Amino acid sequence: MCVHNGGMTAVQIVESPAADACCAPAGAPPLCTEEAVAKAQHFKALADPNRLRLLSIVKAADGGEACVCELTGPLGLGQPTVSHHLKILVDAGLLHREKRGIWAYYSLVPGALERTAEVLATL
Amino acid sequence: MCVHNGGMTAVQIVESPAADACCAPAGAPPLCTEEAVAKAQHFKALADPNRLRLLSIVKAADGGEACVCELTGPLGLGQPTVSHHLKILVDAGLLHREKRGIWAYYSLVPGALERTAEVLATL
DNA sequence: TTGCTAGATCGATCGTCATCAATTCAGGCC
DNA sequence: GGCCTGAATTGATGACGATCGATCTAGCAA
Repeated sequence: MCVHNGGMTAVQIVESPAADACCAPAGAPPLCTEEAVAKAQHFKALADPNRLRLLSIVKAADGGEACVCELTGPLGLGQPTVSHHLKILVDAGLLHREKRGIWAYYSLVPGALERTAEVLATL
Repeated sequence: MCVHNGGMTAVQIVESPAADACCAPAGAPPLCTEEAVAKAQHFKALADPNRLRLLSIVKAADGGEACVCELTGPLGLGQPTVSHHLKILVDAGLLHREKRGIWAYYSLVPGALERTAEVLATL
């Protein structure tokens, strides 16, 4: 057995019991399961090279926005695939989608990247 | 065809030609493929709930370090799985591994999370 | 030496994800 | 109305990743 465990055996088992309300009963600093899943979902959106490039291109685009037709080229991916990635970024709250006429314009959600960065600090 | 493209057709095709040296010939601000892959790899390490909890637990642990036996319990995972996740975090430069006697102690690499956070700002 | 324990590695399995071709939807134009 | 174009959705496929049981390695103690 472990030598340490300075009196925190209470935190030991926080798992299968089907999503126990939520965490932090009092002296439990570490992330609970639900929090961790939510935050991981956020990072999953950033865990793909093509999605990072999408964010980068949109950020650098003229007017801070770009339509899908401007994005398929640089990425070398098919239109459905790019649309798929854009949806993931929108669902993650990182991109904003605005349809004007035939075109769909994507732009960075202000402060979204900064907020994600803060998650790392408050782990 | 697209109406926009304010004179940046040069950036259009940067894809299949088998990893062209590297990016940014001059006026190409967006992430190149290689950069994107490297940065995505970083976020991949954070894109798992259990790894986030590992970081959280290690950070909150007494002395800022924890051995594997302290980590399998809270996560409800087998020892090989925890070891696997820890290796990924070490390879990503987020955790430091120190073997003392029988035990392996893991601690946060100072400034690693902050550096990852900065990547978001410099997309 | 033998035995024991903490941890890493290996192999297999199962689920998730990235990608594409085909289709569908929606907004302009004739 | 019918047609064209930009974009989203669907279905299938191949690759990657999380997990586990079994095995292997490294320290420590009889």
